Amino acid sequence: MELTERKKKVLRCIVDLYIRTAEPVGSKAIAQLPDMNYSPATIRNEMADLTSMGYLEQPHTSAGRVPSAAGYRLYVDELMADYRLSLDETQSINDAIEEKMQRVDKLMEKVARLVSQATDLPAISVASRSASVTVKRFDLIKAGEGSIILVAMLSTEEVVNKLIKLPVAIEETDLKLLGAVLNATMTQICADEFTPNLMERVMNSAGMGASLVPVVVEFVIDTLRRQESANMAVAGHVRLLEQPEYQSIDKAQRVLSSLDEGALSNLPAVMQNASGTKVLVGPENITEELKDTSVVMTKFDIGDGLQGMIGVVGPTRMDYAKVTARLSYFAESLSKMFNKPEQAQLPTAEAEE
Amino acid sequence: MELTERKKKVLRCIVDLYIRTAEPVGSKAIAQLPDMNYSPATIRNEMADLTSMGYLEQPHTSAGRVPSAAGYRLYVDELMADYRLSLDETQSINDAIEEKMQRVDKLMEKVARLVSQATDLPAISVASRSASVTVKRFDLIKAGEGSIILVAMLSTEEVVNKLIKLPVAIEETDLKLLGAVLNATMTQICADEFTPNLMERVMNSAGMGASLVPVVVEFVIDTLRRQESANMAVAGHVRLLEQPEYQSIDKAQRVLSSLDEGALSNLPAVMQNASGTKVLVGPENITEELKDTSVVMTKFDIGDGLQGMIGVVGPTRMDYAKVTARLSYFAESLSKMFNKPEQAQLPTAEAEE
DNA sequence: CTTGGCACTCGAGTGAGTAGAGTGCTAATA
DNA sequence: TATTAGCACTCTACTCACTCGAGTGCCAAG
Repeated sequence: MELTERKKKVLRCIVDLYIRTAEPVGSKAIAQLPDMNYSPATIRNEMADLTSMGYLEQPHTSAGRVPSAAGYRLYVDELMADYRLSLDETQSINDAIEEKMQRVDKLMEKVARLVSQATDLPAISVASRSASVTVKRFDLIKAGEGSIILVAMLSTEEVVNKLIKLPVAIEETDLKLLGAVLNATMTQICADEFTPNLMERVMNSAGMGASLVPVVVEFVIDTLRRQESANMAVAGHVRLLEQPEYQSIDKAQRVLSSLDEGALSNLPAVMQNASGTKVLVGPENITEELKDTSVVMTKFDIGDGLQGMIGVVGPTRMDYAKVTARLSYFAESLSKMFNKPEQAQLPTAEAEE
Repeated sequence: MELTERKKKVLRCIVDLYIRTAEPVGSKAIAQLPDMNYSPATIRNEMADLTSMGYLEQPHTSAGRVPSAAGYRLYVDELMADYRLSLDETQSINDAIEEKMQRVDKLMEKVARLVSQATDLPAISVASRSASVTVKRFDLIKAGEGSIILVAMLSTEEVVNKLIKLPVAIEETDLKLLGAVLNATMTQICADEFTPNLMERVMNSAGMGASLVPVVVEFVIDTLRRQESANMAVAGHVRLLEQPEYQSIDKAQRVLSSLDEGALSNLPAVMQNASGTKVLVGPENITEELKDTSVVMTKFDIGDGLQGMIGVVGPTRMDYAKVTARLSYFAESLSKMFNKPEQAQLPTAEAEE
């Protein structure tokens, strides 16, 4: 059977209406829509066709129709109208970002929270690094009697440090030597390249400072690894409960706990090579527990070799047009904010973390 | 009316049973308990008394009794049996702590998560500083052409840093001067004491480095404030849904969102001067939304002038004995862990945050 | 003081009956 | 040929009356 224009139109109206009402949609309701110039009977025929084609489902004989996963897929890909953000909406998104991003304490947590607020759905926010990180330069500062401070500037322009308690006193000259050796041998090297072999060589040439080398190396590897690992946050779980499909505790609990247990942690991988905004409808989600939910996600640019991703989780019946629009706009605003020159300090401020 | 021993015993049994079953308790059920040598009728009389004394409540005429807030209070303060942790329980708590605390990335988040796991309830974990923080010493490192790194060692032995981009070039000698001035004037000073007055004086004596002073001051104040502010995490919200009292979405949603919005943020204040384990029963909670829940919390010691607090939230009908025991043990284990010498690096590692 | 007995209350669960929304099919219509 | 009106049919959600049983309070006997 062929998918005529009219069939598409009917499908679109059904999905639109179902998104609004969360109730199965009947032929009468569709026929009554302003620009639908057909009788309920005609619509019924179309609906029967759409059902047999797999785009609609019927909870039971005398109920209206509900979109199937395939129906949503088609809707998302072809049918849905562009949602234009109102000035109010863009304004409030921008305000939220401006206001909240002053302190970059828990960046991803905050982004997730904001996205969740903007969409009224649980949200995820991830930052991951696209390239590997290395140390650009080491400094050693003598701090009081028995301790020194190791300062390392990373390839990302971030600066990290560690206070090292000395087991034995160390001379200023030895410290200088150690510093020179570190800078000569252990810069421009990523975490995986710190072999035992290298470490031995460094220790041999470090003189009195040799005993410090293992501590330094451990710290550096740990730091680089941490810098490279994805930083992820989920916020606003509770908003799922606002959706009529989660009025049954069982369902809600199953989904919420799977969110809590990090069911979303494989999303970044999905997004890796994609661009723009991506929608996963129901069964397309990898996790079993999220079979009845959809995910919308998009990338943004943090700058400094950091790649950001934000996404939301909701019932398959969610307002894809609106959510997609808000999410995209959000991503855009975030990208802008992170790359505004006067905000260049932000990623740096992260160095404290 | 007097609260006889037998009345207490009856009350204790009712609370115990209600905690187990979450169903109103009838006189028959109590009379059938092994060491209760009275008939249902007698128990009924006692229950009537306890009800008129305000320790019990009756959902409706023909239902059993349920403890009132006052009843729980009495139970917690006097009646409940000590809960002895089994070897299994202590073991698994210790294992969890050992295993998870290797990397101290998001300390409070992890603690909260663990506590929540150990108690099957939503948990909160807070770290707050008991004394105010000051800078102990400044260092300035020239990093490449146009930037310097400011390193500040705090009174807490933690080290923080910031990369500062220079608007104009600065000579090595000027940098030395600036460093000296900073160390002379801005150490041993807590966040509130950075007056505009002081800043002006510093700028006057800083020579070429004067333009950097505002940046430095802003960073320092921000850092000190951040160090002093409490660091808090809540985990395991979802576990509330496991409790029969939150089978109604409305209730669950109200409580969960208030948790999400930080309803617990005033708990640390409550705990400030208290010691040991504290229980807040129902209406004793300050927040309106938590009227029907109880909170159990206790302190632990992070060392380094840091004060920790862990707590859980649950229905007023919760197993106070068990929760209290596990929480106390948890706090004890955490204190031990944080103050073990070979783990002394942990709080230092936090310096990176 | 304790206990057995008894009438009473009230919620939870059951089952029949009804209203109404929606369908599929057929025959009439443009 | 495509559309529509009409109609019988299906199925759920809701209401209402009814019963069952757990639990109570009170009284009188032990």
